Order: sequence, then structure tokens, then C-alpha cells
Amino acid sequence: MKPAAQPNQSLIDGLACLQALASHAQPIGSRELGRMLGLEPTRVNRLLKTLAFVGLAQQNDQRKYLPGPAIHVLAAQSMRGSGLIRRALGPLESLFDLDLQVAMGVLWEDQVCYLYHHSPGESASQGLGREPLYPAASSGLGQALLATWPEESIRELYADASRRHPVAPPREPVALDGEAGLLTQLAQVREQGFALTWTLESGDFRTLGVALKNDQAAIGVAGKFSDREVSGLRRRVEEVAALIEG
Amino acid sequence: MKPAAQPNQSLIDGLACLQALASHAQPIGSRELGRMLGLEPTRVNRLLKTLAFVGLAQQNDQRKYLPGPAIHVLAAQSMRGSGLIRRALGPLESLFDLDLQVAMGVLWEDQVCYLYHHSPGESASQGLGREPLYPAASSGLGQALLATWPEESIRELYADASRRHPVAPPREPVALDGEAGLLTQLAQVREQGFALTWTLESGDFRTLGVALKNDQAAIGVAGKFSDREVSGLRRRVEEVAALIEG
DNA sequence: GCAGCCGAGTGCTAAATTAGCACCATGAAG
DNA sequence: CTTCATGGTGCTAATTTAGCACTCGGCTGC
Repeated sequence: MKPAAQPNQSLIDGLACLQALASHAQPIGSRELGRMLGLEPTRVNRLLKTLAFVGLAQQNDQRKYLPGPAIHVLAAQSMRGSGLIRRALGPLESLFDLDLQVAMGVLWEDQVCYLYHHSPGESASQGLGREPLYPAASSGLGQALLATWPEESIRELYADASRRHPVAPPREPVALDGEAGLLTQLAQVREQGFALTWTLESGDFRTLGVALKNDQAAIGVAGKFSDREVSGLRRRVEEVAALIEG
Repeated sequence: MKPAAQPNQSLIDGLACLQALASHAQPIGSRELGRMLGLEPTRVNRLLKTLAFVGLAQQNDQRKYLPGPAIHVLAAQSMRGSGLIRRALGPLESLFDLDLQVAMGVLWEDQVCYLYHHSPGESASQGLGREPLYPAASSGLGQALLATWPEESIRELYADASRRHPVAPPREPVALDGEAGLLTQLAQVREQGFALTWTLESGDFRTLGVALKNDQAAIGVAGKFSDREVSGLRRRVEEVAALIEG
């Protein structure tokens, strides 16, 4: 992807600061954020001050920065602007009867960012804006999304350490090639049309993910289910995906 | 509010473009956006190209710009970053039994931006990211929010035509002073602790709004209710406000 | 109490970036 | 076909930013 003629570096870095600020749970100072993003502290300080000026950041008593009131405006406008969340919530709720986690997410660098993440027994609206980032390579939604990319872009993403997401926990190296490598897994995802992963924590907790066609987002279900159930689940999830795509 | 030392104009203008883009329903071109925001078309074009580069904008077939896939990331992160929407949805749902509209919003310039806007009979999650902007001066939530400002800031806001929100419909002049002027109304709001407005469209459709203390946001209910019911509604809404404030 | 350290914030000038004109190509309207 | 509007870019002057060096304030260890 070529960065256009005269890309505006201030805007790029400012947005990076904003996103890092929003993703970071605790208030954070210019220096610390600068280290995270690989930017000069002075520059970060001035960007943060600018964000504070427009209300997207604010400072606490210790002069650390945290998201400001205008972040709500941005959230509301972003949701309106895309329409995806609005379109998706209804259909996603129709999967609750499966008694599995129901999620929708998008890619951010090498991480999956969850737009919605609902666990059985919760009320529908509790699924919003709660989950942190998760490494895309080991996530069902992440694999479903990465599988829509050309191999070239994936190599590029994982080759360039600077594309690693700054606020995410340090990632373990992702094996791209080889029999159990990411590219092999993604080839399989492409072939069968959906992603099926085991989470590392517990052996029988799995995710089934399907990419949406027009939205660069993916939906899926997670929990304990048997191999026999997979094809049924896949059909349910794909029906919901079709509904969301409209 | 002083704009800090070395405020980053590119960031300010870029964010303005982003917000305008997100608020604007249809795809829009550089020139048109430039006219709306009072910026040079070349500048806008390059800012939009930069936004497109980071995924926050994209171009359609006619090369017009619309919000891009990363806007979802921003929405999710913004929601997470503030926590307000997450905290608020549950308590707001407890007002559904009133059979009134239930809303939460924040101020953006002279407009109310709705974070949530639910009408009776809908499912809870349909209330997200749907309503457009609404002039703060004639909105119950808007008045509740404006009432928390010092008079000075309000005069400033309405004096400076450039602070008018660019994507909102042209506003009719707001009368500040006089018996029915905005400042008089706001004084009353401050005194009684909540806002009560009549919408212009139909005489008996009213809004009751209450500002949240820590969040620069307001919640309220709207619909047809009698004077007798006001004090009861006020209590209900204030209870919910207290819950949200934690 | 004091030194020592770290962080936020800023003045300054060199160095880098952007502004915006002029221009091109394209598509729609008349 | 002409006209008008649009998106887009090359170019250089003019503006903005970079980042060092510094101040100030808070905190820690002693």
C-alpha cells in the first residue's frame, strides 16, 4: 500500500496516539507513550496536547493523559458512520440460543479488535466495548480475516516488527511457513471457507469464525463443541453473516 | 481554552475531516468537504488520502470518500476507552418500562450527539449509533448539558459562527437573552436540576434530561407525559444517572 | 533536610513538512 | 463539442515541526 502523495505524518502519528490512548487502560504520560510508539517524547507531548485541545484527550491530576469527552462523540459517529454494528447486533443476537460466546471483530495490525463479545447468560448489550485486543494469528476471527488477504500482505505484516501493535502484549514470533505455520493454516481456512481454532488455554475451547464479505470484519462463535457440531454451527454462522451483509 | 504550545494543525484538521466524514451519510469528495469545513481542497484531499492510508477512510467507485474499515476499530476502542457506554446500557434499559424514548448523548459544538436512542418496542441494542445530530439548544439533553457550562462559554459558543457544526443543518439563530432566551432557560435548568423541553414538532412530545456528573454526558426520556408525572420521571432518571456514575 | 532521578512542558532555530497554485485527466451536463 | 466540476499531483516558497537543552515540580532514598 503506497502512502499517497504527501501523506500527513502528523495526522498518522496523532491518530496512533489517540488509538493507543484509547486502548490503554490506565492514564499514560507522554514519555511512556512515546516509548511504546517509538516516537520522540516532545512530539508525543504536543500531539497529546492537541488531542486534549479538541477534547479527545484529557489530563488527570498527575498530568497523565486519558481519553477525553469527545471520544464519545467519535465512538457514536464511528458507529453511525459504518453502520456495521447497528446492522450486526440483531442478527448476532439470534445466535444466543447456541449457548456459545458470540463475537464480531476487525483486524488492527496483527491484533483482533472485538466490536462485540458476548458470553452466554449476559444481556445482549453487555457485549459492547469490553474485550481487549487479541493476537490475530491465534484467533478464529483473526484467521478468518487474515485468510482474505493475499499471502504477500501477511508476510509483510509479520515481517515488519514496527507493524506490531504498540499497546498489545509483546507477541511471540509467529511461524509463517511449515506444516503448522500460519500460512498453511490460512490456506486451509480459505479452502473450507471458515476458520476453526483451538485456544491455547484449554484444549476443548474452540472458535469458529467466518469473514463478512463487504465489511472487512468477521463473526464467530466460541466455546466447547464437538466435531460433529461444526457443520451445523458453520451453517448458522454463515446465515447470520449473510443477514449482516444485507 | 488556550490551544497549547505548537498545536498540531494537521491533526486538528484531519480529525475534523474524520468526524465530518463519519457524520456525513453519503460519500463525499474533497472539494465538497473542504467547503463544509472551510479548508483548502488540496489540503483536504491530502488529509483524506492520509486517512485512507491508515484505513479510516476509503474511496468508492466515483472516488468519493467514505468511512473506512478502521473506523470500527476506532469505535470499539473509543467505547472501551471511555467505558461510559458499557456502564450506561444496563441502567438505561431499566427505564424501558416507562414506555418512553430513552436516550444518552454528549455535546459536540452546538449539537447533541446521541450515544444511545431507544424507542419503545425496539430491542435494546437497536438504540446504538443511529440518531443524527440535533441542535443542543432545543434538546432536553442539550439543555441539561449546556446548563453545566458557565454562561461565558455559552455566549462564546453561539457567538462564533465557525463553531457551528459543519455537517449539521444550518441552524436558526438562537436567542440567548430575553425572557424566553436560552440563558434564561438554562438558569431554570440549573435551578431545578433537570431540563424539561417541548419539541417543536408536536406540542405534547416532551423531553426530560439530566446531566451526568463525571462524564460530560446526559441521559433522559422523551415522549408524551403529563405535568403530574414529571417529578416521578425525574426521580427514575436521576436514579439511573446515579447508577451510571457508579 | 538534601541530593538524585524522572516526568511534564516549552523556547529556540535548523530542518523538514506542508501550502496552494497551476495544471492534468476524467466524467457529467448542456 | 464545449463547459464545468471533480480528484489528483508536481513543484517551490513559506510554514510548521523536530528535538535539544532547559526549567519546574514531584517523588524516592538517605
